[in-house]
Amino acid sequence: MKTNDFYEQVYQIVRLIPNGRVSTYGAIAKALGAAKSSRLVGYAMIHGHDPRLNVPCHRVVNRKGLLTGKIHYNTPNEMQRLLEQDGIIIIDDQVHNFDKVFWDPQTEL
DNA sequence: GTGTTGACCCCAA
DNA sequence: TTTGGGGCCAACA
Repeated sequence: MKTNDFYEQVYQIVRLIPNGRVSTYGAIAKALGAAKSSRLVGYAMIHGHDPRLNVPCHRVVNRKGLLTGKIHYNTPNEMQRLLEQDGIIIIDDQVHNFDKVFWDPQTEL
């Protein structure tokens, strides 16, 4: 009952991401005290990509603000569209003004 | 039970 | 500056 808890923590933080903001896998992993397990966060997204979980995975990007996970969506344009719908500008598959829209769970939480 | 893959991150040459 | 390699942990074949 530990790994499941880790995923729950990830979902919890992702759900807390404010509108118009994005976060990173590394930041979330670090906030959970597992800075070296940043890949698990991404994995948690795949496993947690469920409607009832209500996890806005599109608001989570990699350290460079690149939409690495868009390929896992039904359509590659889905993720970008959702982000732009939140007021986030996407240029060349990466977040524009990334440092401005970046939401650090460790700082803001 | 072993080997490969992956929505990652960091450091060195 | 770009490129390459190591580490981390979990799921899959």
